Amino acid sequence: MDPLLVFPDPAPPELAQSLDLAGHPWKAVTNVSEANAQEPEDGWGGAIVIAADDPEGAFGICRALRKRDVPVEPVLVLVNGGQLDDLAMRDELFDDFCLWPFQPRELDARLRHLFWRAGRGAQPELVEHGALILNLETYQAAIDGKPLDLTYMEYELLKFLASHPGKVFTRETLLSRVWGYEYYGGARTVDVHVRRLRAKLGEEHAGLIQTVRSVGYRFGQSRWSV
Amino acid sequence: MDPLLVFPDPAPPELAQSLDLAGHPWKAVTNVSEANAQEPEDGWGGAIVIAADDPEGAFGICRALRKRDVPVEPVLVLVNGGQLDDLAMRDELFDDFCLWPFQPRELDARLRHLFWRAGRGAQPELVEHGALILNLETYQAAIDGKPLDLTYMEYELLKFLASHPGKVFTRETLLSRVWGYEYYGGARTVDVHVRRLRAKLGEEHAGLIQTVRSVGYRFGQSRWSV
DNA sequence: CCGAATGTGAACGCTCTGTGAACGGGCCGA
DNA sequence: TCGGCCCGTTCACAGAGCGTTCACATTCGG
Repeated sequence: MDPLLVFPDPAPPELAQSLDLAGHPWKAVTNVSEANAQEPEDGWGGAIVIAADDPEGAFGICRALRKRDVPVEPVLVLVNGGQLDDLAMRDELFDDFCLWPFQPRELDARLRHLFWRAGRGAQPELVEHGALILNLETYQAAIDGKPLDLTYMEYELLKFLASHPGKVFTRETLLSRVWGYEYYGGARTVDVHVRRLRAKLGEEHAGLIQTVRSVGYRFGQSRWSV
Repeated sequence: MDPLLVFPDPAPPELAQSLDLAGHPWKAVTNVSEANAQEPEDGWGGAIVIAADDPEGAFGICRALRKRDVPVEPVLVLVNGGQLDDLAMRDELFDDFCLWPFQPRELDARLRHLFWRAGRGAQPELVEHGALILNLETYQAAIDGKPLDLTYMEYELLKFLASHPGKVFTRETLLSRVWGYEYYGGARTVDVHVRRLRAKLGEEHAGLIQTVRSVGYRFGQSRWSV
């Protein structure tokens, strides 16, 4: 986890303690140039800026963090009650704010929610398994970064299998879960689709779909074998 | 401004007063079905959900609001201190939270920031995607700098698709989101509009709208990153 | 070594989509 | 008020994609 940028330096003890308790690495700075100088290799993991004592310096920092080529996100500002109205003109400078003095648990909850937003909030729904990636929003699949041109049923079958790695499904189960409950076709249909999937996955990854003789098919490695 | 959805009904007097003072229209509901029944024509402008007294009902409402075809945003939940930790497993259900009891100015500031955030995403008067530019203010479209002469529905459809590049939409979804909720026409209507759009986009860019067989249509290439 | 289960290739036929055309309602100018 | 035009919608048809099936080859287990 990348360390958080904290302003000002030294950080108030209650903030330092709160961050340490929650397990957030952090580093305090006194100004913009120091923030740039102290920046970790992977960049800041976010910023906590206390505006209560030095609003000018605080929002100056925020502005600088936002203007960078790779903006620092998320930015959380700590303000006192009298500054709440001042936030109106500075919406673009922060992602969330918290009243100062703060309750450690509230700060914690806000940080967690911010990280969630930054991470999984905007991410498309994906089914991943090793080199295979299925994008459920765009109905596209790729393996080793190379896009797979799958038909509808192939995609649906692969999606189902990849969503339950290691589990064995009988042909009947697959027919009912992928094709639909009241499906009245032959079970060999599954075989053909598996064959085409294996072909499209390429020789290298054809083994991703394993045959379990007399039972059905399984995606990915078994938990017992190598 | 679209009215805010408030849960529960009746709304606590301090919340009602706070919203009225800030000039937010609002309407309180007791459950999900009432929220749907009472929904304004243009949809809810957001939601304020008090989880302090009835967490189950509150987060149930949140979940329902998020699962809709057109999610209600933003969602702000009011929690008491003891519920802060419960938020961890419900990140996807809300956009921001505020401690209950609340300071009117803090609630105000949070609402304003939420609206600012929401407006920022939907407000840019330009929708751009590669060579395609849609000017939402003047209802004009251009590709490669050359103006496109689009009819109303063509424009609306293209706007919607281009606003969600890469995502696949079924014909039914497009009908409900572009044409309107209670549209009762045939799904093939979408096909014809797509055909005309492709024709007007020109042979060079006709591929911008892709057919996903057995599913629907997709605009542009998928985004694998971010 | 035999039978069952699975892989393989090919062909059939249905479903989905593209396409051209016509219908009809609404709007605007005459 | 009437007539024509624009445009959204619907329909019919044709082509292609693709799911399904079948026959045959191959493999696996007993």
